Amino acid sequence: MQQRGTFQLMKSVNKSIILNKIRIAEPISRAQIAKETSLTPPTVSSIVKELLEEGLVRESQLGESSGGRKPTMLHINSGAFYVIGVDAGPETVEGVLTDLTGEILQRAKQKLEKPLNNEKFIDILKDNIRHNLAAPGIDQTKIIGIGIAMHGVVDVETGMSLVAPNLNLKNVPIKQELEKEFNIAIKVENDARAMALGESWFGGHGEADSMVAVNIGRGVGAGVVMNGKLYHGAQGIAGEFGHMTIDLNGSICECGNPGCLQTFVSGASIAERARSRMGEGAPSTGQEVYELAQEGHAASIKLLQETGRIIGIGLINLVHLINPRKIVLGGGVMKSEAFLMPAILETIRQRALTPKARQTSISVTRLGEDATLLGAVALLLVEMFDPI
Amino acid sequence: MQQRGTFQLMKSVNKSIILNKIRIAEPISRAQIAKETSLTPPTVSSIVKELLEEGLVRESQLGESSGGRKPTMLHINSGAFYVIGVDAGPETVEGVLTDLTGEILQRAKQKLEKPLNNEKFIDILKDNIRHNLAAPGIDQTKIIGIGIAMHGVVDVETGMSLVAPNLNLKNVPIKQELEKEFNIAIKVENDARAMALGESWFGGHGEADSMVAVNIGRGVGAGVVMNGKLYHGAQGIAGEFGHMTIDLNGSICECGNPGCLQTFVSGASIAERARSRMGEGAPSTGQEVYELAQEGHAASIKLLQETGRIIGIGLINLVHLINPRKIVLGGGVMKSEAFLMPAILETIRQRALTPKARQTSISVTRLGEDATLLGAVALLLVEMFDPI
DNA sequence: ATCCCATAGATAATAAATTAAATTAACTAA
DNA sequence: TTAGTTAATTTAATTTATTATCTATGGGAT
Repeated sequence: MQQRGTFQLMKSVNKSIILNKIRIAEPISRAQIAKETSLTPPTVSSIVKELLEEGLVRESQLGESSGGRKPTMLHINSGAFYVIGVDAGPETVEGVLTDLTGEILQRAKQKLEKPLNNEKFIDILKDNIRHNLAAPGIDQTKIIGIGIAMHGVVDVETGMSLVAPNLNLKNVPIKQELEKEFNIAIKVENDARAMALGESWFGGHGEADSMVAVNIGRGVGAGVVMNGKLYHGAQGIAGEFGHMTIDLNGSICECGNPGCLQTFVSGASIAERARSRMGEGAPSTGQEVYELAQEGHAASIKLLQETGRIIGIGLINLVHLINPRKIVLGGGVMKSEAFLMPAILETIRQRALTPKARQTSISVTRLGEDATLLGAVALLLVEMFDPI
Repeated sequence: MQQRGTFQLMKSVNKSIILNKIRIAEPISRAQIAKETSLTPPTVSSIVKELLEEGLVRESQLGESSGGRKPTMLHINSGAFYVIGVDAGPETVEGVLTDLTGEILQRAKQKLEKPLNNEKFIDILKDNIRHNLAAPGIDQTKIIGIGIAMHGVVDVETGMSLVAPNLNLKNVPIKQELEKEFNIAIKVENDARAMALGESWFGGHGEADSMVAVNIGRGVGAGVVMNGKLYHGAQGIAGEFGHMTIDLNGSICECGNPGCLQTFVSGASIAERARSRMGEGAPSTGQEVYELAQEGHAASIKLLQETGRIIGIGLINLVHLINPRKIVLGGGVMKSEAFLMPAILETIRQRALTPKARQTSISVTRLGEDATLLGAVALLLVEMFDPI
């Protein structure tokens, strides 16, 4: 049954409003919070008092007065708690320890030597996490949980990795194993979705009500964030952007269907098209295509521009269906941003059905590789900051 | 700023939970409501008391006892208020007067004689509405508002029809004009979206958390319903399903882009493909293709099956992106349900990325033409039943 | 029939949390 | 030094759900 109206609801709604206000607008005074949220000053004071007691928020020296008492500024108490985030990609496992503001305090990275099996993989995860758990100068009891951004298909409820194609693994009970080992909160999510959450929380997008982050690299994935939370859909598969059919007669994708967006714009697909067009001496990876383009190689530049056009077509489908306020692009392929973006933006401009559709903000992530790691961290922060 | 935690919030959340419970599960007793919503009996009693006083709910004779006092059953008091819904389509204006349960009490229908202009169109709307306002035996003061399902692009905020291609009208200030004339609440919405809402409220889908309704007829439109409310997206254009690119090299759509879904599956597109394939004596409308197929005409059957396959491809894109619990199909083209559905379902089965994706329920509307009209009605009911 | 128990619903007292109004605190300007 | 302004807290009033208790009513066992 749905969330009913109780005093706890009322309070936790307000608490979360205030906490998020502080997170997004710090430093900020109580009075300012009251103004901007239209909560009354006593409500703000009493909730802030609790937040101070819980250690989630701290006060700092007074701010500037504009003809009256100086305001006491409030901040997220970044050192009150810590979170571990792990990005388990197709080739490496990378982990970070961060504070509550997403500041990275320590990193750990390992290669995934193949062939793997479930036990080996879990062991590598554990090693990685142990390193960050034992960070010098950090009180272990202050670490509130571990978020895992896992490549492949994930069941969020059970925290199980169902299929991880590039690792050649199936049904890895990540959450179960890690909970047993570390006895701490564990969240597991698909990596593209985690990236979306990371972007939404730490990408400097303010309080955007809806955002889609698209990762274009080895594959193409997307995550949909609404009101600061991941949207999963009824069966938890929303955002499978890479396998959107955009060409009825396109070539067959690894998923078995013809004409998926991914068959045009993933790194491997770009390389493949280069091969089929340029023949002998063609670049053999997306990276090489990019390097050639940078050197002014006309065919490579054209290839990337075409790729941008097709990404644009995929995005306009997204705009017309989901109509998010922002779309953020990331992943290896987006390193060719300089060649892709003009074509992407032009395609969207051309194809938008209405002038309003053109208002969707399209940008490239400024977080780079860390978006996914920070997203893994945000999996825990969401619970802390938005406990409804 | 976002909805904050207040006493009104707490109460209206509970009121709406109870009212909707009664709407969906009537007849139902107070005790049963308490059980199913996990609200306490006194809370239920006190809110039900208010609803009885407001006339929104009525009691009926006692239900069956199972070893104790007989329960008093509660119902929506259908005759307490009335709503007018209008479907302003490309060729006709049809209006209904309904009670709170969507029971249609009276209808009015007019042809739209072309050429039209804004004044003529508004006059026809007014005439239509006047007829239903003056329904015999209905207390006019009990009519709470008028919902308009308008063909074309609508600005929901201002209640303005921005573009109505098949009527050749632009910038018709529907809400403004009707409010001036009738001095009553007016809601204006795009017709495909209204249909989605109607389907969600009156299609017998229970409390589906998310639903997409797709109208395939002259054009192809869709509406997305989440938690009983229409999802508009950031710029109010979410659900533009018909103009999803599914074929990079497809023919040019009326919107100017190549390969829109609509260019394959709208009524006119089906007829056009018939013409290009069957040559002399080909059916000239989608309707004729259907009639031929019914008579066993092989080429027509094949054409419809192919159309079904392409609809299926469009839908699987929808499933992978939005992942709604249900998809409901309607519109003129779906009259060929018998030939389309097997191909649609088979395509979805084939192309679904995961077994879960196959769990999306796909069905054809049972409301027929009335889905849009009832959706127009529901535009008002949403406010009454879900006032948050 | 009568007693006991179970279920439905109502009432009264209590608790949680917000809001409004008043108060205290602390600063700027002139 | 005083007036005016902004910040924050305190107190009382208000709203609404909850807990506990009670009344109403019916079925089944004896």
